Amino acid sequence: MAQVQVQPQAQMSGSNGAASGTAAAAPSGGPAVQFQSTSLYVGDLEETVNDSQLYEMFSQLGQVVSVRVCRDITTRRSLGYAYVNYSNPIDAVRALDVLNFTPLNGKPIRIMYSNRDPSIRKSGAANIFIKNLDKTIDNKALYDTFSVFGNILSCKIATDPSGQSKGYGFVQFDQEEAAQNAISKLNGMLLNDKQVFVGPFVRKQERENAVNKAKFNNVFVKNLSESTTEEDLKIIFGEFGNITSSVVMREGDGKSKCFGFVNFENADDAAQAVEGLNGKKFDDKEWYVGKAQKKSERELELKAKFEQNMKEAVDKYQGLNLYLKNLDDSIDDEKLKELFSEYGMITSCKVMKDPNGVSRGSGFVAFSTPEEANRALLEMNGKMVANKPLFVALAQRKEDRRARLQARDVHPFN
DNA sequence: ACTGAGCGA
Repeated sequence: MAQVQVQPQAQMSGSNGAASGTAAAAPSGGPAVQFQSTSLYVGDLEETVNDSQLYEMFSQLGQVVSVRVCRDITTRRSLGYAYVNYSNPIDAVRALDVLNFTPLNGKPIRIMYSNRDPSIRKSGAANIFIKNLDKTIDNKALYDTFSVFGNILSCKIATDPSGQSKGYGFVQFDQEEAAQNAISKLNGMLLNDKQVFVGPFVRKQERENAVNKAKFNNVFVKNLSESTTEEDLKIIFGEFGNITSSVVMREGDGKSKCFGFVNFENADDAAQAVEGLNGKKFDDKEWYVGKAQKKSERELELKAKFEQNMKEAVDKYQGLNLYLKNLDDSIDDEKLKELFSEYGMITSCKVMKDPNGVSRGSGFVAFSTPEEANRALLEMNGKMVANKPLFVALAQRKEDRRARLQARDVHPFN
């Protein structure tokens, strides 16, 4: 078993945390289906996994009655899940226990009992979120650590495309009580010497709503028509309560920037105004109305969004994106595209520039397949372009690059 | 830094 070393973060009275929680593991009134079903749902399948591969694997644990990878009715493409039916429920339990998270074609499968009623899955009840997990903790270790508290319907560590743990994961139990127990026993504990957070799963949207529940008096409004004035704002927002000030932001010549602020005496009125006016149309313009952010808050949010976008872009282009340097200043996006297009289909292409628009001598070219990218790398690296030898390498993730530079004790030149 | 998707014959 891939048990994880569990330690209490602080001394707990006569308890060693998880190990004492075994009483919770008793299936007190759990659904009977868990214990006699012969039908397994096998999900997270790699695209090309087929029936015979699954049969070979699952029949080692008992007599398999049927195996079926579900496919799109017209394209026949795998839907990424399958059903495996055993003749004996005991074999099904063993298969789930032994084969869960076994990689097939490089991707760990995730096994659950088949249940055609989606209500439990959809409800998201008894679903918990775990973060700050040590990267060496894998699906099995997570499963074994949490199964002490009850029946797990599904469990998974979030990973990047290469399979590396992102340090957080999910466990869904069949009973609310088990989830509560797991949270109270394991939140703040050390798993492999890292203090983990264990809490109820909360959808991103709902987390953001919670943040926005903070009281505020100042309201931001944008997408105003150019003719909308402070007076108009006073009248429209005044319906929701007393206003201490309203302003439409303007250029030096008095032209509206089409956004403004309205300050309420009363925070509840401000919230009502957001609720009542956001998305409403005035002069054919759909207003955005929301809590006004301080400049620092707004900058933080924009920065976070920017970094998130960068990260997603890098992930998407992993193995497809080439990093270039020692580019001559005369080479712009267009010329770069011409230079590389003979090696394949270019999906994006960019010369990095300083704020004055002058080339920084570096850039990126992304291809539609890793093969194209590789060939372009081999052929173009060191090639003389505008009298300068071009440097070409696979673009690296930011954090990988930092780690590599640190390892060699080299410092970035920029 | 970081909060999911998933059920047929």
